[in-house]
Amino acid sequence: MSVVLNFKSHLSELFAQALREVAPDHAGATVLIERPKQASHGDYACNLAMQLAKPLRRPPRDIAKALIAALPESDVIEKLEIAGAGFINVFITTAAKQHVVHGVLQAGAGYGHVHVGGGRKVGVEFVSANPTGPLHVGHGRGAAVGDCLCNVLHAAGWNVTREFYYNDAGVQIDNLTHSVRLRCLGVTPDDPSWPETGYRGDYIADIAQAYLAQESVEADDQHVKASGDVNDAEAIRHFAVAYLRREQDLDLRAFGVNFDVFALESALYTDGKVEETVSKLIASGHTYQQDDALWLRTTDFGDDKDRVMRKSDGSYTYFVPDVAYHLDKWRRGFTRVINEQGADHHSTITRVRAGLQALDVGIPQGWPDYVLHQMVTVLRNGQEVKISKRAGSYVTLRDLIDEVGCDATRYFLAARHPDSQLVFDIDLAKSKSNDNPVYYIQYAHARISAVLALWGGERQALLQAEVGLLDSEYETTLLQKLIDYPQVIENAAQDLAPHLIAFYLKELAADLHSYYNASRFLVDDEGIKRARLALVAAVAQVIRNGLGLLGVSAPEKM
RNA sequence: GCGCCCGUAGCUCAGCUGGAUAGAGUAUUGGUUUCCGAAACCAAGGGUCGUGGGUUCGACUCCCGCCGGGCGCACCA
Repeated sequence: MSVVLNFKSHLSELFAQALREVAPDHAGATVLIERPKQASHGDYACNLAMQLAKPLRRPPRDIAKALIAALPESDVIEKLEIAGAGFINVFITTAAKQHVVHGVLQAGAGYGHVHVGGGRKVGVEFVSANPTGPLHVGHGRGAAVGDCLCNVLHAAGWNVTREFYYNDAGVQIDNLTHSVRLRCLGVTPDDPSWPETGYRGDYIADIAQAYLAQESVEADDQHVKASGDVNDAEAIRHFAVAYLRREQDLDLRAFGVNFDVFALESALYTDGKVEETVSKLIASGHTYQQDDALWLRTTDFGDDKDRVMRKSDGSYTYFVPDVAYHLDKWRRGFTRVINEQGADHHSTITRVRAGLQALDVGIPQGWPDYVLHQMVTVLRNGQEVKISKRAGSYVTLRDLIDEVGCDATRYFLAARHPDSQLVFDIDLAKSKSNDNPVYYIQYAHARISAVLALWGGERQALLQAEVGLLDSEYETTLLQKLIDYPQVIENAAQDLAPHLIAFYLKELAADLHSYYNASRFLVDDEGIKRARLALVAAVAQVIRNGLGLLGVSAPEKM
């Protein structure tokens, strides 16, 4: 007999079979197997009987009885109970659960991986900060959520490409160029002549200084040497963009985030992709000329007003290259694309999707997917740190990494549902104490590592452990938690909700700590010792795997 | 005014395609170390799930109204 570890899908099949027998006319009903909150309700529960009560016009408990009678035999089932209004509670044998220990130890880093993605391609675009300044906390959240999402999707069987798109053309870059040039000329933001749209941060002065010193910069495979010519706006633009991209890239690397593709807006122009998109849109018949501008009738596709494509000065609005960029993604074979952005860019969604629909090239409605994260407020000493972009003062990602460390920063930024606003408490993230969940999880891993080190045996030996000896309440709780892990990955991938990983790990760590405090592992009985060590080694493995998804380290000592 | 997101314990937040007595951390209070790491554990208190309706066997979850907070509503991105 093959070892069953995915009890949920196993039970789902069994109940589907019973359903076909009991109610053949309703064989299409969804068989929902869930984990009850309360242990007394069993390990899994099925609500099928209650769902069928109405269509079958029979009392749910009657149907439950019939379903149980028709349920195929399975040696993982300890017992079945009818409870409440008609729930069928399933208790799994401890013996069946114990297999998970070897399952984890054998699969190692691969434990928890599922194949729902089926190897399909998915392009995930995230951060995509414009090269007009350093990355701030908001970008940090995008980086943490996006990267973790990529890890989760990969673990769920998707073929993931990480992509970063940046605007190196357009009005904001002109403002950047102009700001740097003014700084080169010795004008400061305090000067009355400093333009309203100018960038005021000190980093502008750094760029100006580097430019005048004719420094060289490497960024995104580009090598840019500053000419130092204050009157060469094109040279300044090139240099400033490369300089800031390099800074951002250093921050991202320090944050453990790496991209497969960097896409430049300017390339969409030089490749002719923007022009091609415009021609296609005009040919589609969804455009019109008005007030010296070219408009796209996005209202044909659900937008609340039409949008300008080509401004009266002849240049394009940002959304045209955006559409061109997404057309390019589509052509590169990404039948699935997920864009992770700040919620402040929410308004682009309808526009981009409308543009893609107008192209009429077979892109499905609602493509691409979006994950929007809400704003981040930073707390220091219990006080909100005000962010003023105009004054050029804000909490940079670099500040956070330097001050609270990469692990805690990533954890805090990824551990919340993207939809909810996030309060980043610097003091809490920094605290190396019991109120910091990052260390709580890492500590569980370090504790296990310490025990295994003290034992000093070969890890291989644990593969032969008699897991049948693991039957205390603490142990079965941990076994079930380990069994749950692949389902957590599946849910996180399904809902595009990486924070679920963080919550799962906190629970797993809590169960481990309880077990640890209540038990001894290095006992005289060799069999019991090995069994327990095998269990905690498996827990450590899953903590490592989960923290890996979050991009957080799993230290052996701390 | 319109659109999107949020409102759950004092604070920070979970709550899986509607499921059984709503959870965790923190804070507060009281316990636990001759023993593998106490950055830990155990226990107690703390809630009309913003609010009013609706849908049904069943609603924190779905629908509508209202209240409150955030974000967006450019020929900026």
